[in-house]
Amino acid sequence: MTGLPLYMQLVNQIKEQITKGHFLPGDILPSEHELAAKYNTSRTTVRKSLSILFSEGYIIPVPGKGYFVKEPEVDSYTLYFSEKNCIENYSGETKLLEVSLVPTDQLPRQLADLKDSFVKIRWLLYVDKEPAAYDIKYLPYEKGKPIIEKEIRYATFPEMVAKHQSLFSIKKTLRISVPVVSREISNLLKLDTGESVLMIEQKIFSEQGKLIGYGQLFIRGNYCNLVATSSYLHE
Amino acid sequence: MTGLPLYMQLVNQIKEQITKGHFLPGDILPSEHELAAKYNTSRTTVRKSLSILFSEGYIIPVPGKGYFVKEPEVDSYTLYFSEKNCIENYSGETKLLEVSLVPTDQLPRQLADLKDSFVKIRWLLYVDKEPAAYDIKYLPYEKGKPIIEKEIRYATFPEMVAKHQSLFSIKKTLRISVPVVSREISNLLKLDTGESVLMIEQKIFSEQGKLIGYGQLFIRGNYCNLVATSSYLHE
DNA sequence: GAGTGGTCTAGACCACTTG
DNA sequence: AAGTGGTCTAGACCACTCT
Repeated sequence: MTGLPLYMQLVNQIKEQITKGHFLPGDILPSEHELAAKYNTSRTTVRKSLSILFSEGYIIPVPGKGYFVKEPEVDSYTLYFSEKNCIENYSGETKLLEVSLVPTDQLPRQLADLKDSFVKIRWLLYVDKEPAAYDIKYLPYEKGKPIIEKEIRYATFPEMVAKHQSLFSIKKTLRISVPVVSREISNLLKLDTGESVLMIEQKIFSEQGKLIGYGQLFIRGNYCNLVATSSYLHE
Repeated sequence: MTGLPLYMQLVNQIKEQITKGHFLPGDILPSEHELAAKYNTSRTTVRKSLSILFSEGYIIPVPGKGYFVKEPEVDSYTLYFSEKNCIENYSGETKLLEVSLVPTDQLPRQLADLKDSFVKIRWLLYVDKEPAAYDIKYLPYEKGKPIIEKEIRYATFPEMVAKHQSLFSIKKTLRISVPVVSREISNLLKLDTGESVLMIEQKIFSEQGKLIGYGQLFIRGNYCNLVATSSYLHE
C-alpha cells in the first residue's frame, strides 16, 4: 500500500504517537533495540528514523539513557529577508546617493569601536517611480582597492560583503524596529505627515565573529512586506 | 590528535573545500564510492557525512547523478517570536479588556470566509505601568464550552489555541507591518503624536490547513524588540 | 551496462548511565 | 553488569541517469 520507505513509516508512526499524546514531553521512547524488535527491522533503520525526528525537533537523544520527547518549540519562525523581497512590488529600481569613505570617528556607534575605516553607501529604492525605501550600508574599506561604482551593483547585502568571504561561513543578525525618522529621511522618502517607517538593522559577522558589514534599511509602511513562517514544516 | 569522529572530520574537510572555493556552486562532488575509497572508510560513513552537509545547506543529492554543491542561502533567518519576548523589558503585566463571542458577520476579513464563530480577546500589555502593546486575538468558539476568564491566562498564542491540538502539528505565520493606527488604538496605547506602532499579525493553522487562530499585536515603537539570526549557525 | 544515490541488514566495539 | 546511544563496517538490492 504505502510506497514510503520503512524508515519514513516509522517516523510517521512515532510522530503520530507524539502528536496524539501517547508520548508526552519528557517521556522516554522505547530503546533503539526495542523499536527494532517491535517493528521487525534493523537498529540502523530505527536510528535513521530517530535522527529525523531529532532534526525535526520532536525528540532529544541522551547517550546512555534514551530518546526523550521534547517540548515543542512554539516560538521559532523562519524569516526570508533580503532587500529585494521585503519591499512590496519591488522591481529593482534604485538610485545611488552616495559612496564615500568614512573615517573611524564619524561612524555610527555600532561600528565605532572597530578601528577600521568603512565605506558608506546610500541608496534609494523605488517602486513605480515612488521612493519606497532608503538604505545605508557600511562595508570595511580595503586599503588600495578603489571603490568602483560599477562593482556595487545592488546585490543582497551578504553578497556585497562576502566578495572575498565564503557565503557559507558568515553569521547575520536582523533587528526590526519602528524608529522616529530624521527630517533627512522623511524628505528622501517623501513621507506624508503621520506616515510610519520600518527599520531593519542588519549586521554581518565573519566566521571569526568580526563585524564585517552593517546596514540600515528604512521602508515606508505601505511598501513593507515581511513574512515569517513556522520553522518545522514537516515536509 | 583529533577526537572528532571520522564522519565529522569528513564533514569538516568537505566543508572547507567548499568554503575555500575548491568546489564551487554547481560543481559535483566525488561519488560516495570514490569518497569512501579516498578517505579509506565505508560508504555508510561517507553517507552520514554527506547527509549532514545536506542538512546544513551545503549540497544537494541528485539520485542517479551525484551530490551538487549548492548556492548558499543568504536570506534565511530564524526569528524567535512570542508576545513575551518581543516587548522590551516586559514583565508580564497585562489587563484583559474584553472577552466576547463574535458572530460570523462581524469578523475581520481574514476570518470572514470561515463560517465559524470566534471568541475575541483583547488585552493591554504594560511595562512599568505604561501601556506597551495592544493585543487582539480570535479563537474558534467551541459550542457548549463557556469562556472562562481564568482559563485565558496569558500564555503564548499557539499555546492558547492548541489546548486540544498538539503543538507539534500546527503551522504558523507572522506578518510584520507598520499600520496607520486607529484613534481607538492610539488612545489605548496613549500614543504621542508622531509615535509609531509595529503590528505583528499572527495566523495559526491546524495540521489540515484550517485557520484556528488569528491575532494582531500592536507594539509601541519604543518597546519593540524583534531580532532574527542567520539560520545555519554551523555549531 | 556501468555508475549513481536510496534503502536496508546484521553485525561489531565504544563510552556512558544506572542499579 | 546490563542497558543505552554513538560510531563504524562490509556487504546487499533497488530505481534512476547517462551513453
